[in-house]
Amino acid sequence: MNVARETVNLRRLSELLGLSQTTVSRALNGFPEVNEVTRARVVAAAQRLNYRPSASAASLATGKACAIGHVVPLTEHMMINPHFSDFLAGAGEIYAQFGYEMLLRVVAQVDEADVYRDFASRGRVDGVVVHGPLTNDPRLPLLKSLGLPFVVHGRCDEEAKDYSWIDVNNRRAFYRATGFLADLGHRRIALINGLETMNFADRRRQGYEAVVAERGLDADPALVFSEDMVEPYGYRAAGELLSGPQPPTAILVSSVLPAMGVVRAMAEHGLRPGRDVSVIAFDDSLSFLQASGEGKTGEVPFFTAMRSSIRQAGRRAAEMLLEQIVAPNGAPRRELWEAELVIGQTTGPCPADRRTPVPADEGRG
Amino acid sequence: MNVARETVNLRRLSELLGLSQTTVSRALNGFPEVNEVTRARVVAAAQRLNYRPSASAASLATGKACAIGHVVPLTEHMMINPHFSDFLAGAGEIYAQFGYEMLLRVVAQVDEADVYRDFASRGRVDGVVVHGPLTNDPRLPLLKSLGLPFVVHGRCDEEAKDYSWIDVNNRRAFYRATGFLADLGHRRIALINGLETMNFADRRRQGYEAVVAERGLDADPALVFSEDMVEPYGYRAAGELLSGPQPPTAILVSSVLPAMGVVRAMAEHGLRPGRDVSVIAFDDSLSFLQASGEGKTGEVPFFTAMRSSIRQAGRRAAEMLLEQIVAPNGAPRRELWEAELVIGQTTGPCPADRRTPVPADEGRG
DNA sequence: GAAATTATCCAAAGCGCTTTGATTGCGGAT
DNA sequence: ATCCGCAATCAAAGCGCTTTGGATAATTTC
Repeated sequence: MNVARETVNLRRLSELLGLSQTTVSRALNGFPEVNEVTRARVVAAAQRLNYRPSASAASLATGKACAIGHVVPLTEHMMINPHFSDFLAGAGEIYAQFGYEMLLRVVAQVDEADVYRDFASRGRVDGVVVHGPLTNDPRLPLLKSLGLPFVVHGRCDEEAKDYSWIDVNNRRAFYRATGFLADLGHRRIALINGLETMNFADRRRQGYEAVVAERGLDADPALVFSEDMVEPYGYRAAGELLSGPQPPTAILVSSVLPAMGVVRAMAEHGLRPGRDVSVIAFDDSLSFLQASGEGKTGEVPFFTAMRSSIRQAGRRAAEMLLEQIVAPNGAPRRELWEAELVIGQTTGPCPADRRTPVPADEGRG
Repeated sequence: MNVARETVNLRRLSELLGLSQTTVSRALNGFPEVNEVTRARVVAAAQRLNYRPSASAASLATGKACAIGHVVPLTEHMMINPHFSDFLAGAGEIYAQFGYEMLLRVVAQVDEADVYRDFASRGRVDGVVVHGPLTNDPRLPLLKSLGLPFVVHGRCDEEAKDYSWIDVNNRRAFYRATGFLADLGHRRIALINGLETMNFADRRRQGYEAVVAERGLDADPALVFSEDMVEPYGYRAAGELLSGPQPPTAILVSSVLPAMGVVRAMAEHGLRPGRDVSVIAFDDSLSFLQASGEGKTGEVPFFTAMRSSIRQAGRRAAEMLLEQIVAPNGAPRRELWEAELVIGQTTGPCPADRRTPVPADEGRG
């Protein structure tokens, strides 16, 4: 019935044991110079009294925060999005495993730099993960000048040599997917892309455009959209495309989320995915949506998709960051993952009656 | 060019100013007994040198962590789900506003109790938010015995008097929605519910069942499902329902996520929502999905829905928790919100050819 | 048997802040 | 002049931990 008992601290514990604080601390932290018999006594007592070292005291003494910061930029009508949260789930698993804390800051995008300054000068975190990198992102020089270790989820530039990052080969994924559609006879392919201020969206477009150019597909600016990857966006963009004068026969979508909007719009137009219009989505293996292949083996996934688990990326990013914090002098760690191309039910040959004629001068090589 | 300059601490700052640490500290923390001229000098210097008090030192000295903990239970095939993350986004806004940190722990559900013990004994947080309350949830007595302030998102029991919570009137929402469908002539209504170990799902079912009983609707256990609220679940459940011998004419769905799966299954069966089968979803106003009414005024939402913003709930829960931390002796704070019933495009009168006959003895009250 | 290790343990300093309990001037009341 | 009160400042004591630099006793080494 010892309700709200004082939390026992190191001093009390050592008094109870008749040992010095030094010895107790060392016993618990696994130092070799303490007798195993003593250590066992200490550990048992700590367990029994539910002693755990105060986080702030420990971090004041060691200078380590044992925490990683993540900034959730709060744009006007968007907040924490599901891609983001799946990434966090993965990263969080790793942190928990290694005794690190995960700090989340939800702030207006403008204030992000200030958060990093706060993190650094108050010693709140030992490192951060940078989300949604822009081309030539100002955050990188800032973090470097603050001396705060970081890993970028994505890349900020073509070189990408002097910092750690983990990324999917977005250009190749969209290159392959577009090529696959072209192989199926599609010549008028739309791209419902993410926000192109984000570097990854830029790369995806490059992959798409490379195939359009190489194969002489319809290069119509009206076929390309760029916005935040949410369901209503896909719905609206697909609506425009399908109501337009020359609807595409295939659509590439930057995430499963807008892809669901696309399918919804198609249903309203009486079109069936895979037969009337083909759809390929980039699938981050979001845990709460269709098409994340884990488990359900045997089932043909709904979406044909470029697939790469964003949660797995979160895990890996966390690992890379922790490695870097433990051994700060190593070279930057870089990892480029290839997305799988998984065939589902939303792609098929271009319907014969909707083939656009191949321009004469582009028919070959 | 002062790269990686030592972070300036209170002692250095006070030396530079020719003042004692006491005065500098008080100046920065707004104590009245310091000369305004001095305070201005101090503030200016702090600003210029980018001084901010070390978080761990401050929290060691004050005994306050200035942090709130959230535990993300990691069940077998589910992780951080979008409902959860939208709630976090809301809570995080408030924390940031009041200078609190948000700690996220991603752990196996079994270990949740241990996390709370860790939080408490290491003084990591000043309070926690309890997510996904079960009926008679063991976390509440634990948190009480640990003396850790908390707010529950939802309720754990019928009384719900001796702890703080914020909840939606789930029973009434589902009571109203079911009644609305009955008014439209539907007599065979399915319920695709959340996991009924969760207290909220239980309440939703009660609301549904009350109408079924009162109005003498088909009370077929095959019409009720209970699982984690993800898209594929809705797809699968609706598939079963629609392929069965007596498909329902209306479906209640516990979240927009499975509701999208329901719509997908309907499309495959060649059924149009609102005409062939009515669908009402509980809409948490998830920021990345259709049907969150903010902004897009004038548009008729897709789903007919019971709507209550989970992000707003996150904001409010955070506020309640902070109030409670500041003034620990007040009575528990409780708040029950009513969901709106919003008419969209997915409901309509029961098709004439599919009306089930009203049993003779239940035709009237 | 003296000196040098080795195995254990400890006292005390320090991490950077907040806060308690003085201390110093100084103008106004006595 | 003397005392009081007020405004402004400060020295020093923690907060609870880690870690440095010894101690002390037991064990080897020569």
